[in-house]
Amino acid sequence: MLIPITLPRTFSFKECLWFLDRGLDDLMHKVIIDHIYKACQFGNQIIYLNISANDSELLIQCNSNQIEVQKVIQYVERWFDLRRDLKPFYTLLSDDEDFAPLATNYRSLHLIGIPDLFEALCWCIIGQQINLNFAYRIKRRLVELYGQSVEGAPCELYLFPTPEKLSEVSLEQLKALQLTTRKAEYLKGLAEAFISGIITEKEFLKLDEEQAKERLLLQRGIGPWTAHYATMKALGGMDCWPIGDSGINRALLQLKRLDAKTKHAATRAVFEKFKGWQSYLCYYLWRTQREPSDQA
DNA sequence: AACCAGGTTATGC
DNA sequence: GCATAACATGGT
Repeated sequence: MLIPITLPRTFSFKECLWFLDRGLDDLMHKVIIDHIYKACQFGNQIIYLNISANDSELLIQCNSNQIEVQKVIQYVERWFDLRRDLKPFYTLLSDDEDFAPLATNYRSLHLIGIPDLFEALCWCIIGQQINLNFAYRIKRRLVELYGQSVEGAPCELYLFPTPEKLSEVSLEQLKALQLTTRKAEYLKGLAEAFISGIITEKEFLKLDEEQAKERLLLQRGIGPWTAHYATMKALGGMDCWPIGDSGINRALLQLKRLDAKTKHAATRAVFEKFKGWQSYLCYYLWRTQREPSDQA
C-alpha cells in the first residue's frame, strides 16, 4: 500500500536522510539510496515502512494492506514533526547574529523524534555520560538480542525491545552489554514502571510538557538531562534543552565564543529568548556538531 | 596519560 | 542546599 502525503513547503527530506544516516546505526531504521526503512507496530501488527519523497510529496510504502492509513500518517507526522511551521523559529534565529547561519544552513530541517517513549528513555539511560559511538554500540546489541526483527524487510530492521522483554532479562545479561550495574538497574526499573503503568506513553502524551518532565524525574535513573531529552524526542515538547548537555556547550562555545567560566548563565540567557522553540534551538545546535567531516 | 563523553545517584559537610 | 565521588569504557 502506498500512502502519499503532501509535504509542507518547508520540509527538507534531504535533511531527514542526512540525520538518519549519520553512521550511527542502531538497527531501528535504515537509509538505502534515498529511502528510509523503519519497523513499526500498529496494534499487534508488525510492519515496516519504506519512505521516500519527490518534489511535493512524502511517499510511504507499507508492506501491509490491512493497516489504518490515518495511523501510519500520524506516526510519520509525529516522527518527523512534519506539520510544524518553522517560520517563527527562523525569525528568532535571524534576530541573533551568531545564529542566523543556522537558519540558512539547515533550512527546513524538522526535529526528528523517537516516536516511542520507552525507547527514548532507555536510549537516554544507555547514553548517559559515555560517548555516542559507544552508546550506539550498546543500544545495537540490546536491540539485536532482545528486540523483534521484522520479517520480509529488504534490510535488517528491529522493533525496540518491549518493557516485558527487558524485565525478563537478568541484570547480568544487561551488564554483559557493557552497561554499568547502575544503568542495568535503571533499565530494569524503567521496564517495571512501564509494565505497572506508572509511566505510559499514552498518558504522558496527554500531559503538559512541564508535567511530563516532572513526573519522569520521579523515576530512578531519570535526571534533568534525560527528562528533557525524552520529552523533546518522544513527546513533542517544544521547550526542552537538556541542561549541561555537552553537545550544547560545545556548540555555544564555538558559535558564541562563550567564556567557559560563565557558560551556564550565558547558556540560560541564550535559551530564554527561544521560549516556544527551545527544543528546536537545541536540535539545531546539535546539528552544528555533526557536520559530515565529523562523522565516525 | 590524563581528560572528557548527548549524566545520575549517593554521600558528606 | 551545594560540592564531590563513583560509575565503566572508549576516544583523543
